[in-house]
Amino acid sequence: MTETSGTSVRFPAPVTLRVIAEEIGVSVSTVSRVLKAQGDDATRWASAETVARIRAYAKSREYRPHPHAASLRTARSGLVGVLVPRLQDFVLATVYEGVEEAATEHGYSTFVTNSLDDPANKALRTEMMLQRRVEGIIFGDAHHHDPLLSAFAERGTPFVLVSRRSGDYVSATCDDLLGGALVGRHLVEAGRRDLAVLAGLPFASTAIERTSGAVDAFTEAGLHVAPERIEWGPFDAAGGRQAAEKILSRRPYPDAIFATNDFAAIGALGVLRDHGLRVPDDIALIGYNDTPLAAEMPTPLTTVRSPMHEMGRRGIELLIELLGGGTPDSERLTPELVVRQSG
Amino acid sequence: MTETSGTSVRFPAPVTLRVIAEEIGVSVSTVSRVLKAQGDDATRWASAETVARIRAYAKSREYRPHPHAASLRTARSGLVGVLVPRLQDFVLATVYEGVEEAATEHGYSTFVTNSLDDPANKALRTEMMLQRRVEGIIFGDAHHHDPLLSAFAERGTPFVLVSRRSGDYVSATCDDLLGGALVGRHLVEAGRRDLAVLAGLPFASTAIERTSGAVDAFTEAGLHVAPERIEWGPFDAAGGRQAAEKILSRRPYPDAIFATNDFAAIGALGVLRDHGLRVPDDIALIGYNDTPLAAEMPTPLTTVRSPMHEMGRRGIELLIELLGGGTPDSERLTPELVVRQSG
DNA sequence: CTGAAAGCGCTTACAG
DNA sequence: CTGAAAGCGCTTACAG
Repeated sequence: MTETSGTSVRFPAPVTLRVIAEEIGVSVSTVSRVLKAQGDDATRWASAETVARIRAYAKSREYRPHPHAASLRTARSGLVGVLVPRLQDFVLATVYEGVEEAATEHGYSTFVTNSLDDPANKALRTEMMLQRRVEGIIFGDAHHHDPLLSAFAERGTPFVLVSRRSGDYVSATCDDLLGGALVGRHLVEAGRRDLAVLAGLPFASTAIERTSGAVDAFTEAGLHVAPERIEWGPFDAAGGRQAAEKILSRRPYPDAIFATNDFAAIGALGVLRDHGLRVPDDIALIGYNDTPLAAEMPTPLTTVRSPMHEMGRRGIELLIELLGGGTPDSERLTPELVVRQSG
Repeated sequence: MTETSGTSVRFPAPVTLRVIAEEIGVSVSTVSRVLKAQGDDATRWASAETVARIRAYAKSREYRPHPHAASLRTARSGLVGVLVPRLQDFVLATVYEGVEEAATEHGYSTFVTNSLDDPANKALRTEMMLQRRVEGIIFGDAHHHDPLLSAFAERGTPFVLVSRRSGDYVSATCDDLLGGALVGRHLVEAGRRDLAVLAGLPFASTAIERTSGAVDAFTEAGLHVAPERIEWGPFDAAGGRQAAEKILSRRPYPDAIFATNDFAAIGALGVLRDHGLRVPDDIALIGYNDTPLAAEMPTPLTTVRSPMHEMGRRGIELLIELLGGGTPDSERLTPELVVRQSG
């Protein structure tokens, strides 16, 4: 009872052009033309008075064009497909929020789905997006060498990569080489000499470039990073824990650990504690992405802020350029080091 | 070059019924009927040989019905809208994964969007889903008293609530009262006498019921929980930190803190450490949801496992029952206490 | 300027 | 059993 009282929002049933046309006494064509013209432009299609009546009635009945009817007629669905490794991953969820936000602003709707980084599943999900008649696709799950992507490119449907780059395909990513370098330089300046890296997924450009950036910074400082100091694995807390355990199974211990992902860093934190190692006194620990949790950890995490949301937005904008026949350049957004307590 | 070699996946352009009909030499009607019949049923519409030829050709050209054309004709879009407070929230992202998974299995596609728990935005997003002609909606963002929901109910579009309950609307949720009780009883048995609760959002049934469940368990044990021991706030690390700071600004300290969300618990962890308080020796800390991070914390978190993914799946199944004219009962899934080190 | 008509790709009641 | 036809709600070239 209190539930229904005081309600001002209503959700009326949809009206069609024909209903409006009959009500006003003009043809469906005229209503269609008037309603999609903006401002005074509409008077090209009807008298000012008729325009006003059509608009008023459409508004009162909350007319909205049926997207499927328009889609069928114009061969433009207004749909974009988005594939991410997994929406549970905060990073990808944030990228997707940017995608969805910008898509909506541009009049597009998006379908998202998890590919789980599995080739068979990726092919299946891509196929499914195509069945739904998306005009283009945003891939957040590209692999470094990705046969699926080249097969898809042959099909001609426009697509943009976000988060992870691959080959020369159009992408909106973070400059992860720079991000890694920021970490590497910061550690060197802080006097660290022996770096270990919890590198992440070996087929992801993010993992590869963040790792290279940091390792190169050490190399430039005359410090060698041995191959066994690099552990590849999943971008999550469990993956970080496992990689850290491997690193700490060997002596001597490194004096710095770079996890290419905040969650991996959090997983490593527990391992360090279990080994009686203090952060940053014994070992510095640095993450990546500046996830909200980074600042809230018992030992606040030094990390690299990456423009996740913006990457999603730019991804859609690039795709829309592509859909309009343009040939946009890839975008590499700038990361920023956020120094806190852990390293 | 290596990118394109060895590719076995192809993404061919869509074919229409008319193309198939012309190729085989039968009418579009026949092709339509044959293709949507399963097994031998198809021979009701054409000779076994024709059926075989149609199917073979459709398969070779990877025929897929155009969903918009079918939608227009049948007035069934096969679309479901999903509103969540925020996809960045691991819990809702997981619920959504369940929704999407089950929807796909049942031949439905889903649109998700963030409502941010803001009434104006909720109305706007709901409206947008309706414009997209969804057949039903899954709300993951219901408020305890929700005028929007009652307004929406009047419109007649079927909907199901997930994660948060409201009134008597059909929902798939976790039995949060039980979940809270499990926490309360466990703490009482462990000898804790003075409970504080980081309660979460005051308009969310999840927050309300988890809190009640725990407080009632204390009350039943003859232990009083004073109103100032309950702090409401956001379900994230920053919210948990703030609420914990308020709790610890008063003396005496409680000997147990229940955060109705793992992320809030993680935020509280830092505050406890800053106050020089040991977990669980000085204060027990318990979270909720059994997020992957809970097990990976430096002090592994005791928490309540809630069937997030399953809630999403059941939500879609209930919605599909509703769409079929059924009158399903709400579902309350069972939570489970996971005892680790923090409490 | 404005309406009638065609057609996007389907499905399905209606005739033969 | 099978085809022709109508029609879902739009948009847009084509006539008047």
